[in-house]
Amino acid sequence: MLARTLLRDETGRIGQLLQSRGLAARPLETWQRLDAERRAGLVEIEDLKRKRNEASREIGTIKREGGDASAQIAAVSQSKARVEELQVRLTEVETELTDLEHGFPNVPHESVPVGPSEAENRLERQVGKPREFDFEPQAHWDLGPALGILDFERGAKLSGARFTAYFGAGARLERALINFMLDLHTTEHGYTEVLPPYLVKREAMTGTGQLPKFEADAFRVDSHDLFLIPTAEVPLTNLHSGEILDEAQLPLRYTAFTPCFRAEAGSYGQDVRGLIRQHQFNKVELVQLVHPERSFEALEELTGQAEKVLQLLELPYQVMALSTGDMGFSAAKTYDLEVWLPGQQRYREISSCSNCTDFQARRANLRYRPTGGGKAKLVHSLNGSGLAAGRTLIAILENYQQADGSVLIPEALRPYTGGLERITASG
RNA sequence: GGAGAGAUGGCUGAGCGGCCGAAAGCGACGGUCUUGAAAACCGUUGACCAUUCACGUGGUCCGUGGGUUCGAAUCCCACUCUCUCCGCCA
Repeated sequence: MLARTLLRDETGRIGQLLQSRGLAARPLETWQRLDAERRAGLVEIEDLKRKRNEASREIGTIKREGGDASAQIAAVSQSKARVEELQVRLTEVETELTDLEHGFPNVPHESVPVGPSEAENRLERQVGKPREFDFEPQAHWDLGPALGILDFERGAKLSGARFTAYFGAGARLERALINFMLDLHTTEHGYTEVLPPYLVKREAMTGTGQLPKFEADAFRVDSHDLFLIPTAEVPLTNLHSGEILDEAQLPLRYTAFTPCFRAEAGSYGQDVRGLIRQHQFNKVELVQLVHPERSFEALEELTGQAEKVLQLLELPYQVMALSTGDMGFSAAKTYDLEVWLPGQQRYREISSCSNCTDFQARRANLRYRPTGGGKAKLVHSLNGSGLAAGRTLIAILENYQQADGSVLIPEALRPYTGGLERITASG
């Protein structure tokens, strides 16, 4: 959500910026009209309430002194209907305003490339060289089943398309990746490990921006009106909602491994093969709550921490600054990390790191008290994948595959695989 | 799932339908004292919204949502959450 003062005072500039993110001009015009109506209505109703409060106090005084206040009571009763009428309209206007505001995306930072689609994304850097193969590298959807570690058919038998069962060294490798990432972020990068709930309330989903606009993308547990988290960003960012933190506590850095659940509505036919786009996948998430003046610095830092995982695993990747049209709803700026997949001869997203500035903080009511007192201020929230475990497993299979169909385990991971150095079909 | 108790400011905890945005204590902050600190003493200390150039003024908020009343933290209803006991259970 954006600040009302911002929308009010800089309507033109904000309108242009939001249009670069695909928002039409109409809702903003409606917003302006409703905002003016709300404020005019407030002035009127508050004046009536003031008079009513004064009269009520007077009645109290008269009664305490044993007098007859029936005339005053009758007078106040009369203005009651008018107050109620105004109140009803005002509540309607308030609801319409917040509904509109919930539909406005965050304002992009000035450094974000402007454009309607991913074609305008800007390449920031490439790290590592794609390996030269002296054979035709296979895609993971061939490698995985051939090695007996990924079973797409049985996953589908249990749960339908976009669900996969891992077996043996595959399951082990994914678990190793998760532990490797968590250890890195907690011991080297200063994050506190959290094991959050995987089912959250509507309120939490609204706090981070998944609701109300993107409800179709989520899995909901109907019987309890809870949502399966689409990312640990939701529980981690909402951890301190409604609280006022001390400035000295900032920055807060949280990391969590969780499964993530996504309905993937509207992505039929995309990435149907393999492990790229699943309804359920594992991810280690990084979340920071920081001082507002430090958030863009923190984004560079957080992105670097996600990159560190790829560097240690010696996987070639590139960093993209997403364009205004390609960024997520809550983000003011986003870097995507894209890992090289030899089986597909292309870079694929493996992490997305965003500075959400005060957008989520305003929705979730995440504030801090400046040292030395003063008004509570909104923190800035950041999140990034560090990394998506399933896609990292894919990258390892494809980048570390050998001519004989086996797959080497990266050095950095071997402490986590119980001595396993190579995955072979024989197990 | 059944029975009961409760939800008040950063925390603990008072609160007769009007004089309650709310006692008191703790904490925090500022000051006096001190070489410095502690102790003691004095003072300050909620959020949001509207309005004003500003000082300020007004409105709303005592778990949430309704209701009764001229007037609700206080009365009524529903819901949510917490605690205790019982049942079930990894």
